Amino acid sequence: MTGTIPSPATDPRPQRADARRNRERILVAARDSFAQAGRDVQMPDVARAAGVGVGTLYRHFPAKEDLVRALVGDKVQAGIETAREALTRDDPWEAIEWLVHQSATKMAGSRGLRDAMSVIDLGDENPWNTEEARRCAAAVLDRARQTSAIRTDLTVDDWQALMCGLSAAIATGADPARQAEFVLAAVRSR
Amino acid sequence: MTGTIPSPATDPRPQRADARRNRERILVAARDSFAQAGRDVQMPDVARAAGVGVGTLYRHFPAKEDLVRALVGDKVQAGIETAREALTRDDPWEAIEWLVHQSATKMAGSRGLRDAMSVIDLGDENPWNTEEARRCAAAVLDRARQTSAIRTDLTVDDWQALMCGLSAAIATGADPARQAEFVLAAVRSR
Amino acid sequence: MTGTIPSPATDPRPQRADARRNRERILVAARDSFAQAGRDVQMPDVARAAGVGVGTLYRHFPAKEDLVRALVGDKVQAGIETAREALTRDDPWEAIEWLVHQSATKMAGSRGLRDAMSVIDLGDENPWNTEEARRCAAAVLDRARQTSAIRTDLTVDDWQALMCGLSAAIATGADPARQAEFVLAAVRSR
Amino acid sequence: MTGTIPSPATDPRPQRADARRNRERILVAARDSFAQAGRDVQMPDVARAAGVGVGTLYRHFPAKEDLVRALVGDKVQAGIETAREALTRDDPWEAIEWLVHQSATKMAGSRGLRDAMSVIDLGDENPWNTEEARRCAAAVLDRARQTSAIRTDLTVDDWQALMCGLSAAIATGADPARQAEFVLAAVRSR
DNA sequence: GATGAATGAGGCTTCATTCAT
DNA sequence: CATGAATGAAGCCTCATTCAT
Repeated sequence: MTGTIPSPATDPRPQRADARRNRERILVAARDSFAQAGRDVQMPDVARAAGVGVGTLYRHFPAKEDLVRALVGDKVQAGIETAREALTRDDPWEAIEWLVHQSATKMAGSRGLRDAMSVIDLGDENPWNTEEARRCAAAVLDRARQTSAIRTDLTVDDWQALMCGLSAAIATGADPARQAEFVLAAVRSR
Repeated sequence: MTGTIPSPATDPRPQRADARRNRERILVAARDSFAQAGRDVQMPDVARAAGVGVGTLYRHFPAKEDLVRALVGDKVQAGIETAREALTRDDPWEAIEWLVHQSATKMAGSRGLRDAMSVIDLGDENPWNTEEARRCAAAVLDRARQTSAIRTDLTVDDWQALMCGLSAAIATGADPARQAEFVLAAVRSR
Repeated sequence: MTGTIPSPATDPRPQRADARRNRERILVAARDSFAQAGRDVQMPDVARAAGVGVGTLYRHFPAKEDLVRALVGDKVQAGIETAREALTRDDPWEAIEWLVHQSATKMAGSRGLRDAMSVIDLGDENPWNTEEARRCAAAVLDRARQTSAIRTDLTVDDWQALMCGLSAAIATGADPARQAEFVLAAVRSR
Repeated sequence: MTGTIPSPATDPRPQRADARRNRERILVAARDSFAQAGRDVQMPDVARAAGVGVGTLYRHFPAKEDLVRALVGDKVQAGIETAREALTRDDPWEAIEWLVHQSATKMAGSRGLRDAMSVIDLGDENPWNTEEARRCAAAVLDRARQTSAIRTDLTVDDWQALMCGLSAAIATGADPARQAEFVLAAVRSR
């Protein structure tokens, strides 16, 4: 338990400090670029925004798709962590409420990422379908189901579709909080 | 020959019969192409699918954006007609139910159109925001609101965001009927 | 027998006159470019030299490799025709002499093509190994072998290797005629 | 420490032992890399194959061309030594025979070097045209010419072109010994 | 009007070389 | 000195659109 090192299996050894920093700058810049310009950002632009040369960008992400995947991966990771935090709430329904509102808030303002996600033809490898992501969502839902706070027939698949819909709705400019309410109304036991 | 065409200014279809047919074939082909390949269909491919030359395609739609707009316009028109048909139902809530299910059904299987819509940067000119489209939606909602079948604070904007979310949810592969149910649960008076 | 149409099987129908002319101009330009600059000619340069846009170049030859292949193909074809012409000579040895000298002459001045040939990794698909090319070479050799004008153990493979060597020797700047003499000396019956 | 190095100006190898070893490893790796991948090996690949960083590679050979030149230089040197060894034979013709066969054998299996040589645009500075290389070749030829073992008009230039052709012929996959025979037949007095 | 060949700006990516660690 | 991360000019190719046939 030396800490919460992200992916100890992926990183064979902490690379040089500047390389690490560059990777981070690229991800940040990419996130912003996608948010602003949608799916059609150009790699040179991302590089420029990150303040690195294209070569560096390509050293870290050999293809545009890899960059998008990393971005999405981060997002999924964030989602997982949000779900985990929701689990710390005592009241199962409050956990759901908090999770949906929290998610909605995060979705607002990143119009680009949903676009980005369709760059890599998900479906064959939907990043949200990670075992881990599903497990976390299931945990949150299970608790709420046991107290009959939510519809007893609500599946993880339903949940993921709803989240996806929420994201789309917010992307149109709708108020996140209000859309979150709709989702909550949809899942609550009638 | 100019004489036989009936009032060219009044009549909205002054085109020759084959031109008209070509336009139709292009639209059908474009719909299919977008549905299959998403936003990245290429104009030459659409032309090939329609069985016409690119030149012809460009004669009817001077730019890719125009083609997309036409496609979306058709979709909107269909939506309007669906809403009008919903109004013929006696029961206001049944009208809503029918409308949502009908819409969900139509949304399934056209993965590409939502993609296509982001080609033209909507937001500055969201095609669903037509006066007519909003009017029809409002009519359906108003009736239901008056009988307290739906939340009294539900606006047309809410409705449009929900429809957009529904579309996205279905695009992920979720069951249209089930997703429709969620939407209905979200709007119903609690 | 409506004429000597090159490859009636490949061309489904005589394309537009200008397209045909462009294809020809591209091949000529490419030949020159390769001859001058060796293997590293750039596609844009070839296009410029041909007086067409890159797009046109790529319409005719979808990849650089295809262009090279076409060039080599032409060369092989020319070789075949030279061999056929050699066969019209009465004296078998004279045919050999003429063929070698003729080949040497043609090899001089196209330094680039041999380079070009290594662009496409021949070996897996050596263009000179066409059935037709081998058959023609065999015909010339057979006749000479029967009159004992050449070594009786000389194979088509030997011949091709010798031609390849001849080409390389000439590429260094050596006198074609003189190098041709060496080849003739090598194959002549001792 | 600067003091212990023995006369840095006089001694042609003032490098540290490990630097020397690195240089050797690079050359070996480069030879292999070129042999395998032809002219398009990449410097990073050579470095990796040599087990050193690119930086080290560039310290020893400031440019790719320099590396190639060194490779060719080695080859030339080997050629010179082979020629010298040939001179130790008593019989002039046997010397020629041995030299050609020996050369052919060495040529086989290094497909890449000839490719490599075209990286540096030889012609302006053909490495085989070293005074020393020519002198050695001349010595071998002269002896044979005096005993009329070879054509009396055979020049060093002829010889070099023939060697180059031999190399190319062998590069096609032809049997070295057989191709050597052809060369010998070509130069022998008729 | 229909056709599809031509166009070329612009995208993604590579790789020889430099330079901070 | 070794290392390998960073650099960016330059290459190949795509595709929306134009225009000669």
